[in-house]
Amino acid sequence: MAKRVSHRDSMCGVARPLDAIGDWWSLLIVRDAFDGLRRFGEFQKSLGLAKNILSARLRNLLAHGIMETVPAADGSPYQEYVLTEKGRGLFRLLVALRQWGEDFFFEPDEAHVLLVDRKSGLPVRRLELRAQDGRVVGAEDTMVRLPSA
Amino acid sequence: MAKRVSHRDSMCGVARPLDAIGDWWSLLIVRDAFDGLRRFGEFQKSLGLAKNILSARLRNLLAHGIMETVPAADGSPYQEYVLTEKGRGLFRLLVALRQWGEDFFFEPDEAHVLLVDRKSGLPVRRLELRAQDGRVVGAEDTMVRLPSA
DNA sequence: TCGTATGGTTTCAATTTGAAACCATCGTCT
DNA sequence: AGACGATGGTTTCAAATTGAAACCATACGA
Repeated sequence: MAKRVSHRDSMCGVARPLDAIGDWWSLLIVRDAFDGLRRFGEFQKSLGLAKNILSARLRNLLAHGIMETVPAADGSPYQEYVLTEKGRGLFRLLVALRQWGEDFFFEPDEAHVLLVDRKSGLPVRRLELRAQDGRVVGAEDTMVRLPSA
Repeated sequence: MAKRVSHRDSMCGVARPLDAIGDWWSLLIVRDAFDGLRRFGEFQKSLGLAKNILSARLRNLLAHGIMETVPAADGSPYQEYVLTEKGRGLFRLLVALRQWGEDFFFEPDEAHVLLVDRKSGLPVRRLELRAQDGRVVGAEDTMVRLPSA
């Protein structure tokens, strides 16, 4: 499962997470988990992927501490898969992915699901990246800086 | 390259983008492009991946309109690969990935590159998702709603 | 006790990946 | 002109991954 590390011996801040969730299915499983799915069968039905693959992906998510198994919930003798704190940390990544999809993968008039604020029922705003002083910044306004400097 | 569609005939707002950039390398190429890399050889050296794979990934990024080739820049007879508007739209997704990585993939004292505001030189804030009324909202505060409702 | 629902593992063919070798074009040096 | 290196790929082929289907195991209810 662990892909080869990049030619540098230490993986950068983007590559390292990709090793954990860098495949098609894992993120979809996490998204379904955010939507409340918990059971092996639920994930399989929702995603329509082969059971062996789902099994492998869940194992990988468990190994990376993104999900964990909990013994039961409704009394059934099975275990359930739930997001850990680390897994819940993927929320904004999923939102970013969804918003990018809305921007570029749907026709303007094409219907698609909306992420809405529970309290108001209104759609959420776009994700915003701000500088310390509160300015919204984009790619042009930022750069990466090496550790020590 | 096009993976099988989920069991539903129409891919959801998260799955559709994943079809375009849902593999390990593509996002790393895009990240390098944000860092100013443009040439085939630069990407290959930076990422250390096989040339045939890089070739296939670039072709895929071009096909999805995430990158495009431009004839030249410094007069050399080669083409260069640059991000399109759609590609630049991935900025916040990369930031989300990076911030998640910082949160969970590095020891607290482990050095890592920082994304800083060019103007001030200070690290940027965390990505924020807000409701219409300006409240910062998390996963618990949101839900997805079907198109028409 | 038989059937069924759930949650997997095993098997095996097909696809994808990736390392290495090869090829093509351009510019330069002699 | 001819040799040569740099750049940007494609081809080849073995190894790893994927995925569909079959199989297995356990719990439960009729």
